[in-house]
Amino acid sequence: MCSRCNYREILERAGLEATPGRMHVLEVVGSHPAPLSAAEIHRTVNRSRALDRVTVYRILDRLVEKKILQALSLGGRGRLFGLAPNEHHPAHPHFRCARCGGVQCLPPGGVRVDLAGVRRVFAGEIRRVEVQVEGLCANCLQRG
Amino acid sequence: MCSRCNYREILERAGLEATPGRMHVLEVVGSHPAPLSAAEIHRTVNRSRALDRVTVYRILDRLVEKKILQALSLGGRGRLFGLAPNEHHPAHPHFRCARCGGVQCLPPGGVRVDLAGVRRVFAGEIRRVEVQVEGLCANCLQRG
DNA sequence: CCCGTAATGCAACTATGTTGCGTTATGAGA
DNA sequence: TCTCATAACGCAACATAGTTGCATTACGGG
Ligand SMILES: [Mn+2]
Ligand SMILES: [Mn+2]
Ligand SMILES: [Zn+2]
Ligand SMILES: [Zn+2]
Repeated sequence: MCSRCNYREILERAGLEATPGRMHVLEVVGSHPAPLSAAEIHRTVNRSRALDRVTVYRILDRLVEKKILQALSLGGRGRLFGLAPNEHHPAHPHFRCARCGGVQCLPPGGVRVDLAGVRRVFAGEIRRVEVQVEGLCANCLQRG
Repeated sequence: MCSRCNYREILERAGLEATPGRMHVLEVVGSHPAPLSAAEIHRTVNRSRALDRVTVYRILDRLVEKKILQALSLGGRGRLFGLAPNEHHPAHPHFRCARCGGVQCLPPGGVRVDLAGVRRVFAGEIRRVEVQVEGLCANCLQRG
């Protein structure tokens, strides 16, 4: 669990009851160094407490809706969930290994994106920019 | 169909037979202004010619493997397929509307990404960087 | 024309996510 | 403390996206 995050407070400030299920999901996601799939979250939570698969999905949807979590589509079959950027956790790009599929968080501030050229010609409203990096992780690089 | 692309030649240079199915899939993807889902590609191809869903998936996998197409994970439920960047088609970011889910290709060169900060600390090999922009499209912006 | 190989079709299956609906837990107010 | 409306939850069924196994067909080099 992230020591700087009070999950109960986060939930209540978002107007959500701090139910055991939500607390548990949030702790699992917040304590993991990389974003997790719904299946991984479900498995992990259920090692200490029974919580239905559908309930996990509904909790995740709710937390994403309240911008407590963010969902990432990184090329695997489904979405991955991680803490959304906030005062303690700056936005950062994500890396996916083309060989083993492993996902890593890259350091924040390591990437600078200049969207000026897009804003000049794009008529819509830009809200969020995600940078995804693909390649070979250190492990797979060694093994050829 | 992109007038600058000779799809038969592209396939043969990649060591792939230029079968009718592959030609057709490639023409459908290449002639569309935005990336398409496998289902949309299947539907479109089948308006003029019977081609099994599984075959479409296998063709897409093969074309992505040969870097003729690229697959994008833009937050919808599945992947979208478009022409991979090549001499005629520079890489460009993609936009997804948070309200209607519509996807648009943004102009190339409109975005500059500086990865120096990542390269300094990341031990793996970086092969590709994808920039995804989310927001409201011009249409949805008008309608509130 | 013959044959090995690659491509295709089809059915079944897996993984991921969603919906409907009945049950249970919670908390605000009487 | 009791009541009740609401929100959370569980479970079965369903939906969508993608994969696998295996038989059949098409193709191209001898
Ligand atoms: Mn992250
Ligand atoms: Mn594009
Ligand atoms: Zn790897
Ligand atoms: Zn829109």
